[in-house]
Amino acid sequence: MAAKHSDTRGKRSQRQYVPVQSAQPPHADPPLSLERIVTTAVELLDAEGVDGLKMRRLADRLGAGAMSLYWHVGSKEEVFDLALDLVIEYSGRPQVFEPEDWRDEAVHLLQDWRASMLRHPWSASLLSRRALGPNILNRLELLGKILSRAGVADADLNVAIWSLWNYVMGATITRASFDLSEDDRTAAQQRITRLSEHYPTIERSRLLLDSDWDGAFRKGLDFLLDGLAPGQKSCSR
Amino acid sequence: MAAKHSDTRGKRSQRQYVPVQSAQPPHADPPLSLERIVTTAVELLDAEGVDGLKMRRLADRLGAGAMSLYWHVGSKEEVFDLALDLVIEYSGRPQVFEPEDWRDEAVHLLQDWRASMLRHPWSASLLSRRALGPNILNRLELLGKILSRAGVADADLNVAIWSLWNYVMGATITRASFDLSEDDRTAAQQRITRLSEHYPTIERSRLLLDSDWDGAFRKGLDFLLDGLAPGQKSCSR
DNA sequence: ACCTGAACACCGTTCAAGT
DNA sequence: ACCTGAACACCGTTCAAGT
Repeated sequence: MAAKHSDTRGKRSQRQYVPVQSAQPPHADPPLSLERIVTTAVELLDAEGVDGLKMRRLADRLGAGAMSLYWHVGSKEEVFDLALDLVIEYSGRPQVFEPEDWRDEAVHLLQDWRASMLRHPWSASLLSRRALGPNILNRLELLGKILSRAGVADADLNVAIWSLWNYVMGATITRASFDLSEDDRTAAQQRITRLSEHYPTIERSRLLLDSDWDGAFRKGLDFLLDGLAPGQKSCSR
Repeated sequence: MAAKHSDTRGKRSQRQYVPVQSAQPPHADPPLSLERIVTTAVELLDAEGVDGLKMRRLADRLGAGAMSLYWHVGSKEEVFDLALDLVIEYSGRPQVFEPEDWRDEAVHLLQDWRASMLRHPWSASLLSRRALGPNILNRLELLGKILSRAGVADADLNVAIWSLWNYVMGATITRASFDLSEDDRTAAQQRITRLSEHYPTIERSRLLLDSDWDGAFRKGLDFLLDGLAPGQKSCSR
């Protein structure tokens, strides 16, 4: 296979990569570490999808013996959890906001959340494994802060946070799964057309073809924010 | 293992079940059929979760040889797809609505959608396999009809349908994954408390403990509907 | 402390037959 | 047409060692 083999951390080392096919270069690989394992797992997942991540393959990429991973990791599940959390890291935004900027901030956080996951489409399908890694918690904390500052009462905070989380996760999963296959989508829409007596409405609306995912995401998000946060720009219509 | 072995279809047959351990009762099981396979798959999934569905086990439950399934089914993936669609079947509601009932109808359809999936928690984690079975399409069609009747312009229909779908799916997945484990939730919240300097907001709001999932779902749904559909009850605040 | 290969248990699926 | 067992390829993980 030997797919990307991208070099993990900048550098793009000039040295070596003389095509010595025979054995692995005996000195090259840095020592195994949790960080290297997770980074490489993300690469492998990006390249081959959820089903492509196998412990042996991962070890191969790391230039390590097949079973070496288990000293660092415990189980494959754990690799999944760590990879998911890694992908969700958030650097925040430059902290130059006025108090009324809360809405922009919220939108930015949530759009970035979705975008980060869409860059790694496998991440959406791992969500159901509930794993609250530090990066996910960090995003939730930030979201809570923003909403709180926006005037959402403590009693309403959980509802607001979960509503937004739910919406973002749903949008991400849907987008990730329906976008994998342009062809499949066309095929599905054709199937619907063939059965248009049963599904006249979604046939007419070309539901599977004419979906502006990003636009739809943004619009629904605005409606939620209108409802969840008091005053300001509510009832925009 | 021999877990439940519930008897598939009502009846709870009085006859037989003399403990003949030796061989399978030679006459008992009805012939294999796609319907029986899928129904039994759902039972097995309910009992053992996604990872519990193995082809051999499924065949066992059906009193069939391990490989007999493959004449009817093609692959395990297909079993998943069919099981997911089965669970989403919708009988609609008694058709006694006035034109202005659209909102109740929409809420009912969507709440029932979520409830149906929560009755089979594994279904949420299968969603990312994009499979538009007839029952899912049927729900989408109905939703489209309701919204259309409510006055949503054709041009806005896809946005409305997808926003609602996204929200419902996200809520379902979240609920399904976070509800599996009361204990885990408490443990997670404790972990957060331990790190309360990092996560003061979600610690204060007891995000993982005090979530009224059903209430939050309903509230967010209302906000979306307020925004998506013109007039009527908009700006309820 | 860190890594390893051999071996085990298990699982989806192919295949060549059976009726 | 429908079902079957043997067999294959593969994969996560245990274990007893190696350094």
